[in-house]
Amino acid sequence: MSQSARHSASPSPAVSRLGGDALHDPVIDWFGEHARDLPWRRPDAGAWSVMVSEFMLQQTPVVRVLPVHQEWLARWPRPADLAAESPGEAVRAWGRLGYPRRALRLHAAATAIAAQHGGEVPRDHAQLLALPGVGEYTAAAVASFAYGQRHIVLDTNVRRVFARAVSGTAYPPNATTAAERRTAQALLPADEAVAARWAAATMELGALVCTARSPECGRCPIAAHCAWRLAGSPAHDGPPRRGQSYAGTDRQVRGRLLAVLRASAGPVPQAALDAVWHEPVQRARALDGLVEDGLVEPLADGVYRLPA
DNA sequence: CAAACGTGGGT
DNA sequence: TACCCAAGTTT
Repeated sequence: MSQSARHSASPSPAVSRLGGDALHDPVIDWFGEHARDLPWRRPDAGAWSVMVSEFMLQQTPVVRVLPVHQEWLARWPRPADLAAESPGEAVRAWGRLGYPRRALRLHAAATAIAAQHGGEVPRDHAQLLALPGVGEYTAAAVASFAYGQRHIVLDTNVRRVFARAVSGTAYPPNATTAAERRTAQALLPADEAVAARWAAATMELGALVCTARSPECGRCPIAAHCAWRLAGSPAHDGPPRRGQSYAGTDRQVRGRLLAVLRASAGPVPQAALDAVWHEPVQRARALDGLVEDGLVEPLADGVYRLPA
């Protein structure tokens, strides 16, 4: 029987026509041949390695994560090791991965794991979700990749694969919808181990073949079933895909300020921070924001440092 | 729910 | 040169 019958009252027409069974084997077989050998996927990689990678990979490409992930695991092999450090050291070691609040949240998550979970990354999806910086995607990813559980894992790659293969659109909606969750649930293999493999395989397919810019359909194991291809690969029609501005924004100023703090072993005088941006109002607002977020700690006399 | 939140490489 | 995009989460 189809998995959809058990978990979805009425699968969408597209899912019924496609049927998960037609897709599982080709995608999983393709994964077996083409999966990248990533550190957090190796047999000896523990849940902590997976969790660190998931935090780092939130909006940051794999190639830039690789060296930093290796450093972190060597330096802090268990959650308690990171928890024993100051949050500022986590922010410093985060380097230029971007979105440094992730470093703070990962440190906070490690602290919670050490204090409330006996130092072990929790297996339970709800407990994972309760950790700082862990949202719907990351909770499912850790439960699935680290512990082999059966969860829908909806990242941008999987959403794009399903948008094309199932819905026949060039791109998924801007935000994850209930319809996407239904589709993913209907396609999720019944067997736990197969489901976990499927999650990793669909993600890898999106990352390597069914890419955003120029998909290589000639290498796609399910091209023959793809609704988007069958419809003639129509261009994206909906509202413009949301872009991110950066130049001149507070984000850019925050980035410069934090770069100075990261580069300094000790506290930094106001003057060194003032040098990174000409406009005093925006500069002050950005610094206040960093303090507000806990990324920067003000000391007396206009001196600042990463949080101790 | 839209907007904020870094950084860098590809086209 | 601009703009797009990258294993999202939080408010």
